[in-house]
Amino acid sequence: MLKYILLGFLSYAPFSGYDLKRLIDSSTSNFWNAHHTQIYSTLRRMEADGLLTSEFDEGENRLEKRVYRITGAGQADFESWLAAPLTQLPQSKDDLMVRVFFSAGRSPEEILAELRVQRRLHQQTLEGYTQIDPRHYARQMASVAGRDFELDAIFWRLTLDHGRQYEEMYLRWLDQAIAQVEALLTKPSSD
Amino acid sequence: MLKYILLGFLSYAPFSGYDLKRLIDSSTSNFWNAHHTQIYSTLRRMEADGLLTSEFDEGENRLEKRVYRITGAGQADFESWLAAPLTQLPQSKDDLMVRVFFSAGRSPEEILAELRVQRRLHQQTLEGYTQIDPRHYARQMASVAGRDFELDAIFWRLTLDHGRQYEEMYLRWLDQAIAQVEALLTKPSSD
DNA sequence: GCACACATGTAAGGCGTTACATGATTAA
DNA sequence: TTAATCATGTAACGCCTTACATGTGTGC
Repeated sequence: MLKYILLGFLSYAPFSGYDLKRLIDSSTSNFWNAHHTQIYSTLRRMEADGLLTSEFDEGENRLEKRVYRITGAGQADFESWLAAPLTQLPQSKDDLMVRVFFSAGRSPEEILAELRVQRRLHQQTLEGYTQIDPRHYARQMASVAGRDFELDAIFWRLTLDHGRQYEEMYLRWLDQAIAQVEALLTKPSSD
Repeated sequence: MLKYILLGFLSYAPFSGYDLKRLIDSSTSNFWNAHHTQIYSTLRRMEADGLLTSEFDEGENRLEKRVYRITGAGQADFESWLAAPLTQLPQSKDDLMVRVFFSAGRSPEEILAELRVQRRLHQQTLEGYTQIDPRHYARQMASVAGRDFELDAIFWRLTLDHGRQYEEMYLRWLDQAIAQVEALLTKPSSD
């Protein structure tokens, strides 16, 4: 999947691994993230597979900068991936739910502490989302890629909305969960 | 993480790999799933690490059935994992969001078809959840494990609630996304 | 006789994280 | 001179999926 994210950004314009890491951090990290080590090694493999070419940026090079460019084969690969719709639900994983599922043996205080930490983290994530404007990214990308990104911004906004709604849902659930575990404090069922 | 799910169930009672696969399918698959191949190989590794012991069920054996039992070391490992609270957000991945993010070059019809398939799948998942009763599982587990699972059922219910609310959120988002992509049909912006 | 559920595995390979490693530029 | 940011990598290891593989028991 990371492969297609990289192809997607490189279909806009050539970028270095470092650029791509920052693009991912600031726009797709919401629903897909990757460490720089994975990005660099994936780019190398994609180049070996003929999907990309790379060259060191000679223009204004104070630092070594390997810039990747998508090939015809890469463009074709990306488009055929986009053309094949998902027909299954992507299955999600959630560490916290595993821990809650097996929490009957824990003390309510301990569980509450963990839930409240998660609540704060989700609150912070949600607040971070309110400061993101996809049209801002669209203007930036337009200046780099030399074309209009108005339509793209509509889809970027949709994924951002999804992230926001996910965090809002999660916060509501955490509040319910906290309330129920607090209720265990007052009536310890097996005491 | 699979390791701790297996330890969690085996802390209730001894089970075979096949049993554990069914338990996971019917109760944690919502937030964590695994193929039988991964379950079998993980169990073997855990046995090698001294967390489990196994023996073939000799009692009523028509079929070969390797039953795993948690050891003291396994119990200790599980408890120390539970005692170390999460301090980060588990990062989620969503294939559909990646596809939506890069959908500006696709035809609205194609995108709509994909979103509608996903809508149906999420609707089915949500309907499936309404037929699950954690207390039913609690009674089943009580008869196998020989203790009460009333408190456990409260936490199982919480994870089920989370799954339900996630699906409801996703359906709302899909409806919004479908509406916005439908709007692109009437006013094709770059035509 | 056939299909389906029960039951357990091996092997290959890609995905993803963590630790380790290096070195330049910029601003306080 | 010290810290932060820029910039790129290797190696080890575990996680996870997919394909391949085998055999029994039960019900129609």
